[in-house]
Amino acid sequence: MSNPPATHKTADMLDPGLGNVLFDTWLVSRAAHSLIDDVIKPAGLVADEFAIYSILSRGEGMTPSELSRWMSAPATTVSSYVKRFERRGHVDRVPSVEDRRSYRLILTTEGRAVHRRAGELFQPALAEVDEALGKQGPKVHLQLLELRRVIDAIAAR
Amino acid sequence: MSNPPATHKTADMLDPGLGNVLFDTWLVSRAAHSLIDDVIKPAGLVADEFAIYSILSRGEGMTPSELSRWMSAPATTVSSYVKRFERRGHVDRVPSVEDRRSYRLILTTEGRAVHRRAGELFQPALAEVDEALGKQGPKVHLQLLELRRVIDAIAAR
DNA sequence: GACATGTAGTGCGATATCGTACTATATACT
DNA sequence: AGTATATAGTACGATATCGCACTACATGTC
Repeated sequence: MSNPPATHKTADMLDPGLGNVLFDTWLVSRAAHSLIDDVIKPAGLVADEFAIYSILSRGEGMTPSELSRWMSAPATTVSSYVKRFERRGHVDRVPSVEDRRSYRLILTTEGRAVHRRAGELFQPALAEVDEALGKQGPKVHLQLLELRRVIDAIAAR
Repeated sequence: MSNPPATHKTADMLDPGLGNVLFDTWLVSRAAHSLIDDVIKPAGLVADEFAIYSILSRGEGMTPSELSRWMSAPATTVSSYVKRFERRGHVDRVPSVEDRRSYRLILTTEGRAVHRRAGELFQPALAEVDEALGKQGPKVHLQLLELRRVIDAIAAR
């Protein structure tokens, strides 16, 4: 997704959210998504992909199921991500020993390189956000984590 | 504009869920999106649509451009939303007098009914979230608004 | 006015998302 | 053990998303 042309002529910036935490989250996320997309585009990734490459880049990677739960996406969506990333030569499947139906996703060297490049493009934008948030930053972050915990708990019924 | 010194710990710093406000937002939003989808499904709307119906239901509606900026979506995406909503008989286009290229989107009576129904399904989930957040709730909400302001300001350059 | 440039919205085509239905393996129960 | 049920992942098809290229109107400059 890319940014619509940024016009300042209206009071866009002052538009109220929908007045509730859930939808304001959604609104903020769309803006973030759009910003990230614009910034990392030269690396050839979109925001979602960048996020996925990011978790895959640490530790032992993840199984599709874990990924699915982590990002609250349907299994089929993850499945198509895997195919795409594999086609790009950015991830490998490592057969799981414990569960023969499954496998772990790990970034290839090239996948890591692409992720690093996207990260470099992303960094300045993130820094700007952090700077603008100032000392509120860490607090905002903690509240996001808390919010996610809350939502997940409710979704788990 | 301010380019912070290039770091090589990029991958470590960018992990969603590990200190990055932008991606944590994205993560929270996916969870929220998924929860809302599940809850309002019987009304025949998905979360994005519910959000759009929600702003349209207040005031004078919006033009496609305004909607595009509000939700940080490309004009073409909004265009296809409009077609969809119109096909459902949920919105009308009211030709704009000031700008003959444009029009305002207004919910029809049926659109409002569907929105109301979705809202009723949505309410309990929201209440649960609010309750779980407790007195932090309003603060979280304010932080989200602030975060959005910050991101929009950065994207607007 | 004439012209340049900017903005609102759309058609179309490529690709992404995700529900339904399915296979294969794992786990639980008797 | 044998059988039921749950879970991991996928194929496929319907629909959604969004980039590109375009038209129509608006606004600014001379």
